[in-house]
Amino acid sequence: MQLAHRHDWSLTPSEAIALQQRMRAEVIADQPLDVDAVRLVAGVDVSVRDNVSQAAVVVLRFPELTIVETVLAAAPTPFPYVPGLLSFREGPVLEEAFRKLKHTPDVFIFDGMGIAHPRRLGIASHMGLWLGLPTIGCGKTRLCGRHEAVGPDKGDAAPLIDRGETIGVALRTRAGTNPVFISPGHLCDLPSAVTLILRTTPKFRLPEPVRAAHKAAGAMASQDR
DNA sequence: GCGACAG
DNA sequence: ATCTTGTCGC
Repeated sequence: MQLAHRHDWSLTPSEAIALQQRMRAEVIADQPLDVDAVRLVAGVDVSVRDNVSQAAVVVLRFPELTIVETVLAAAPTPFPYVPGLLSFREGPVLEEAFRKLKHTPDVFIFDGMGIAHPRRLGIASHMGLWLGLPTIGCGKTRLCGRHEAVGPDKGDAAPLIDRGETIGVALRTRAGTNPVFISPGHLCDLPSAVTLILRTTPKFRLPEPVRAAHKAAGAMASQDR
């Protein structure tokens, strides 16, 4: 699929922050997504090995969750990991992968945050603006905001609040495992995001699209933290 | 000045 | 994210 060029990726941390401040105004995170109309869901992930970033985008049919397309892209890792600036590290190689897609997903699920970010522009929101399509953030750990204890059953959730604003939820996707952090990326609201995440997470802690992308990106080491 | 801190 | 074995539990 094609996507319009939004901006240069070669920025200093200071410039990157300024860009986030400008782009946050374009994000639409209060629009319902018709989950029942979704036909294709994509999982997005990037693994890093020896300064090389390997991106993977896997498209699955919904609600069957069967894989219909996998695209890969690799490039030198251009930016260090800085909390709050993840999109400037993974964005370039993801842009390359998105351009290779033959199918146009109805929604993308990212391994990271949407608006649950200090400047409300996590990687799912940022790339959502590049894509011009619905995106959702699904992180394994919290970046910002606070929440009360989450119930023990699948589907239990606790609002993630930052500076008096609800930016997402800590969601239990499987009993006995830590909750995941869900937030709207772009062109999607929180209730819709939670609904889609639960419908794409039939067995494990992480949504099938994200698991498939993680696997395709080649992150085969022992993972924790 | 001291913590917190997606992947 | 990545470096890494065995082990506990369903």
